[in-house]
Amino acid sequence: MDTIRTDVIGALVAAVPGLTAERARELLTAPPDSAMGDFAFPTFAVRDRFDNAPPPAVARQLAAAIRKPASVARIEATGPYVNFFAEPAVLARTVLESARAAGARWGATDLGQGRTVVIDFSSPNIAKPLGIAHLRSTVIGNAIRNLHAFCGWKTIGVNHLGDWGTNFGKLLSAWEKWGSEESLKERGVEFLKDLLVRFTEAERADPAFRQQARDWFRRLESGDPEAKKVWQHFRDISLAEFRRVYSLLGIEFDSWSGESAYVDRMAGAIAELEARGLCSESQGAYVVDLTAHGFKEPFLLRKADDASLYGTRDLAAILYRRRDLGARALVYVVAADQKLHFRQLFKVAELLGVDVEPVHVEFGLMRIVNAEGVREKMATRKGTIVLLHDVLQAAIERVHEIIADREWDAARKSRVAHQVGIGAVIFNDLSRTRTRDIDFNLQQMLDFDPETKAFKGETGPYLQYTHARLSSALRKYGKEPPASVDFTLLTTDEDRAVLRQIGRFPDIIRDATTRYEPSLLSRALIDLCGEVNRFWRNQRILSDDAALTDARILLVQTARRTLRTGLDLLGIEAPEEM
RNA sequence: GUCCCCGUAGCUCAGUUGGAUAGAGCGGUGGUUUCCUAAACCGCAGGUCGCGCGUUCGAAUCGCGCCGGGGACACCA
Repeated sequence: MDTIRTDVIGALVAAVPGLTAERARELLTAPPDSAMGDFAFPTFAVRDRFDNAPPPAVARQLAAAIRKPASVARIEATGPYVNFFAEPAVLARTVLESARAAGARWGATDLGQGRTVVIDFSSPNIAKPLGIAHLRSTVIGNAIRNLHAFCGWKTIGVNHLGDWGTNFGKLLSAWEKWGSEESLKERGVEFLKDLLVRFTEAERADPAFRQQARDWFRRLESGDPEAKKVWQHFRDISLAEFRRVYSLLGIEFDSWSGESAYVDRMAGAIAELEARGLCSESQGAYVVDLTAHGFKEPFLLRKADDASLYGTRDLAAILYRRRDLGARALVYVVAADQKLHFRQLFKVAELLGVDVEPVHVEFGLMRIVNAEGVREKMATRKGTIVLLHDVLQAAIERVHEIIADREWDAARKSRVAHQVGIGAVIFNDLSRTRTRDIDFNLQQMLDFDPETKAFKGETGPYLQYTHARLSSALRKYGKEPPASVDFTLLTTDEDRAVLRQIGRFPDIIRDATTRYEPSLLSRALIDLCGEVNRFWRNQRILSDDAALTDARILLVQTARRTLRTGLDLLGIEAPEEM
């Protein structure tokens, strides 16, 4: 694809006075429809070189004047654009040969050059169940981690657990009053959540509770063995439950260092701030004043009661990740409602002169439509929480219904149900633009047609199904496709459309990575599959014509590998049969 | 009150960072399987791009002002 693009740019530079190759590369786009060509050059951008003639006239003039490179079949003026049609056989050869040469790394660009990036994602709070709201950070973060690793970054995926803070004072205090080892064993995190909710309610009625919670948190912060022991127990129980869900999702972390890991580093971070004269007292709290930097509110380091705050732990974590882990970039995959916090945090890090590039990859809130039909943010204490585990199980169950009458053994059914059900849930999230809010709707998430018993439309299963189809054709072909085929046989509209989608892949990967936007990849895969399925429908792959079969099977193999790589990066399994 | 995000077909969403006739999926409706997986493919119907003004050769996209939804605004994370 790139070699043809370079040819087109060369021809344009020769024909347009004063046009540089760089500028031409910027301007050259793709037409909205492959029937209109493979490259499009907009003439309004160079109108001034042609006496400000109307763009369509410039397009016609240029189309006639440009010397056609060998890799270009046709040049056409369409409205204000000059459209270039790649020589189909050259298109086929360039795309398929570069994909083959790249192998499993097809689509990758070395953006990271071995640098380290810490990606902070999922990060649930201990003693609260994993809700559906945690899905977003978890799957978006995982995809971003995969994309960065694919593009040459050394990635460290951190689950920055919320395992410290004032809430633990409440929890320890509640445990002291109403704790029951038996209930804990039986109901796990759910019981801890109930304790917390009960305590929060009691606290509203009786302010004495507040002081007790403070005392417990102080004990915990000062290393009291009893407090620490109970805390550790709660943490272990929470983690065991979290791991079950992560394992369903197929997601792993390189580190589970949560907030508690930075407790001992807070003093050092504060000392550095003090050394630069950045700290002050305000309303009894210890803060960094940021009014000189456009913030109304200060960044809080310690509460008036001397207890630590999460911002300070976050700051200590930045120092650790930069200095001890060698991170050059820090990515925080956290909902948009914490935007202000991260702006402040990054500013404070900057004031400390930390040489690192921090990014808050924000995403829209998962809202729930409550009983009165009003959308609102989900909250554990309002009881408006939908358990992530339940949603995943529901998805798996749904697929079980679909494949019930397949003649497969139970293990296979269960494997496919898992792959497809989880894939549906993950893709549902990753196919949307990050920043949009989502109204949680299980019905819609698992939308399927009860008549035909099938998922429909732009879904994870659609991608997986396409992958299974391609896999099936390759299985039937039964051998490794030849390295070289007759590329002049791959010139139908369907061939070209599939080749075009495959050819876009490296650009897509690069954009999705640098913009932290997995949905770009999701949608590109939808486009790829659309073309693949049209191709599948309209032409026969395996036929008596050996040369044609070889050529098409190479296209099929390349399409499948591209799709497979894309699904891997999104964290979605690619079944060979379904 | 201040600031941030969002508003595109009945529903859910794209729209390549200002360009071609605003596109998909679902739902509706009609069709496609002697053949590699029909969880697929094709046709039809469906639009005041929230409203107004402005910038521009050109605006869904940029600016300003309204309207509507969501969120943030120091001792929670």
